[in-house]
Amino acid sequence: MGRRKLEIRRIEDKNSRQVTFSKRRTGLMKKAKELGVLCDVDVAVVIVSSHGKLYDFSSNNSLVQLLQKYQSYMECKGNNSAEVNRKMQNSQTMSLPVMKELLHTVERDLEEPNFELTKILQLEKNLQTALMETRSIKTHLMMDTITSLRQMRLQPINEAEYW
Amino acid sequence: MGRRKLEIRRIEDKNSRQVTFSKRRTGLMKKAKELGVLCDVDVAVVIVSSHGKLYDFSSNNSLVQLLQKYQSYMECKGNNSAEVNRKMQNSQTMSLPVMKELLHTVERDLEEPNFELTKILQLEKNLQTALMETRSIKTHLMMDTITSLRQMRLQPINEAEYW
DNA sequence: AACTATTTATAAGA
DNA sequence: TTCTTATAAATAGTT
Repeated sequence: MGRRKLEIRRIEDKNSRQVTFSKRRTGLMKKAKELGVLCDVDVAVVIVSSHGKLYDFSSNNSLVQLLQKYQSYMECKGNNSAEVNRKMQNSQTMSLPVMKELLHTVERDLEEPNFELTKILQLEKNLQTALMETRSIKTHLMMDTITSLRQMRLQPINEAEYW
Repeated sequence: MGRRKLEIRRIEDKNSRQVTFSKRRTGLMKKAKELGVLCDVDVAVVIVSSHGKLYDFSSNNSLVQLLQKYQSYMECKGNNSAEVNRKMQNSQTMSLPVMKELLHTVERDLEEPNFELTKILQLEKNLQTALMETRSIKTHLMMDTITSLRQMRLQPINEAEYW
């Protein structure tokens, strides 16, 4: 679509990468608009540059509304639990001291009330990890409890009550 | 881009609208992929057809992950309903002190490495709340970012500075 | 920022 | 529907 055919791989030259980004970003947004109008559908495009700059387009509904639809869709699919479970299994090796350190990092983050998105995303990530670790420990404790009780030949346990 | 020039307005004939939708959707996704690879940026496209069917693409999965976090946030809303919802409605200035206090509680929990189930459950609850506070702040920041971007678009922008 | 040679996307036709 | 093809549109490299 130009003087020469372009291989679809990262453009190494910074300047031409920027020029191409500008041109193609404009083109993509135009195409998105046209699709929305021609076919009477909702379209959203979100682009985050390597420097964290956000560009977006959305037809008709606001982007947020569209994301909410996306969200509902993902909820229906319910494919998140498997991933979470896997993470929980993996995090068993990390234990309390590690989590302690992690939460000290969180404390430091909070010392300077900085509301940059990047900081918040890091904070979220740290909290998420700590939470996973906690749940891992919880799971083990519950398993152990259940096992012990069974060994003691007590009444069958309703496992659901533990969760 | 075809045998004849097409006016950019809703295609009334249902059949050709469907055909055009299929073709242009594919084209848009391809363009989005290429932009992501060529310029080393994150791109997401979400399309919701008039019948509610969802199509999406995202490079690196980073945006999908972001949306999945939204999903987790929504799931959590269901669990701890009342109080958490009230907190979420509050502004950023409210959220941070609340979270800080919460995390001090977590700190205290960690001072005595007690693995009793009750303690762990409390720790989990506190982390969960802190995480939701963080996500609330994040949501607000993202909304603000999108809003600002839209306002900035109303005036001409120097592309070079924008990058 | 414009220009233009080419490639690419696609509207209509088969 | 799927393939074909004429033409419009996008854009890579140039100025």
